[in-house]
Formats: sequence, structure tokens, C-alpha cells
Amino acid sequence: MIIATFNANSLRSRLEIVLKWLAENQPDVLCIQETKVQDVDFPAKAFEGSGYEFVFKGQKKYNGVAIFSKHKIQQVEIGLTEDTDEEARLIKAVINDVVIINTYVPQGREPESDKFQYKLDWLKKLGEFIAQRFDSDQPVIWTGDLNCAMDERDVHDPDRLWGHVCYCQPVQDAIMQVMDWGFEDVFRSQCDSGGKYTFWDYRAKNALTANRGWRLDYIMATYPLLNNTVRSWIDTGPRSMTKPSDHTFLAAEFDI
DNA sequence: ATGGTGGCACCGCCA
Repeated sequence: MIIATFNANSLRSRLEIVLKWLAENQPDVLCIQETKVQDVDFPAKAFEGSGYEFVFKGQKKYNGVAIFSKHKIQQVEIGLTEDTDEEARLIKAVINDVVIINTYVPQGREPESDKFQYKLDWLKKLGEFIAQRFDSDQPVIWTGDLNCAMDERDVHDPDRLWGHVCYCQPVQDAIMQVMDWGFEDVFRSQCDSGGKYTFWDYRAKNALTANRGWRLDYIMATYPLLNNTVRSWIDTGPRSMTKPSDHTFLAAEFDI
């Protein structure tokens, strides 16, 4: 079973990239973040004939998450709470008896901002959401754009960037808190070396060519999956297209 | 280089 994740930064702008990647890589599941499209405008037609079914929750302009699957999508849940005004950052489903939790973790803006506190609170609620529903003996995946580099291997300039909302102690602690329930970082379990990034800031010149990146996207897995990992890899995708993306695809294959 | 650009929908906000 191959599970993949991709921050699209607008699904409609990245449609060709996503369709091409699905066709070429044939993952069982693809989780997408930052679809940036409200549900009535979701580009469902584009995926007709792709062999994938999908579920999604979006909102106007910001956020938005979706799950694409070759297999039947069951037990879908949207959001951390019952609040219908909640930002569209979480969608969960069960696919082939594997729980898939797809998240777009809040970025946090600046350490002093209320957005940063929202990020920490959101992660705390996510931990409760998971602990209430699942058991770490089950196959559970937590994936998506976690907006956090977990250690110095995961940023291009750890000295300068330490304290950034995506590379700082409070957020690492909050992610660790969720992981302590029973998750391991699948890519890191397969690869010890640094410089393996999934995001390059498009505002910085030559970030990609100079490999000034960040590893912000993750596939976290419970041990029943982790112990059956075949491989995990980063794929920049078809960057030659007119609208390349600043995040990569990240994938993991499990022998289940 | 403490800037920069891309995306969406609007006359700015978010990353």
C-alpha cells in the first residue's frame, strides 16, 4: 500500500501536476492540503476516469484538505470539533482498514501572534482527537503539512532559522506530544541524513536550486505499519510544468 | 538579501 501527501497550494492551479503524479505513481492514497477551493467549486470532473475516488473539505481562499483513494473511502470525519466554522484543516477516513488522518497544521505566522497560540492549541486538540478515537495498535497514518521541522537536519540553516514558527521548541514539543501516543516519522526511519526537504520558499530566490529548503511534510505511522515499511521517498513532481509547486510529494510504501 | 512571490478574491490576507 502506497500512501502519499502533497501540499498543492491551490488544487485548481496544480491540477495537471496532481493528475500526472497520480497516473504515473498510482498511489493507493494521496492526501492533499491547501486545496484553496470551497466545496461547491471542487474540481471533481477533472478526476473522472482517473481511477480515484475522493473526499474533501475546503473553504474560500485558504486551507482545504482532500483525500484521493483507489479503494473505498469509509468513516469520513471532518474537522477537530463539531464547530462548522472551523478552518478546513483536517479530514480523516478509513481506507482498507487503515486510518488516514490528513492535516494542514496552522502555520503560526509569528511566535508572538495569536495565530501561533492557535497552532499550539490546534496540535493539542489533534492529540486528543486521535487518543479519543484510535488505538496505537491499529494501523493509523497521520500525514500532511505539519508546518514543523523536527530537528536540525530538516532545515537548511538551523542556526539562523531556530525560533521560526516552523522550527522552534514549542511546536516541536507539540508535535512530539502527538507522536508520543504511538507515531513514528516514516521517512526519517528510512533515512538519517539531512538536507532532504519537502518545501522551498518561493519568495526566496533560487531556494530550490540552492536546496534552501525545509522538511515540513510528514507521514507518521503507528508500529503495525512502520514495521512493514518498504520504502519512503520524496518526489519533487513534474517541476517543468508552467506552475510548479513549492512543496514536494512525499510517499511511503507499506507491505500490508 | 530579514527581502522576496504566488494564489485567491477582493480593494488585502495568507503562506
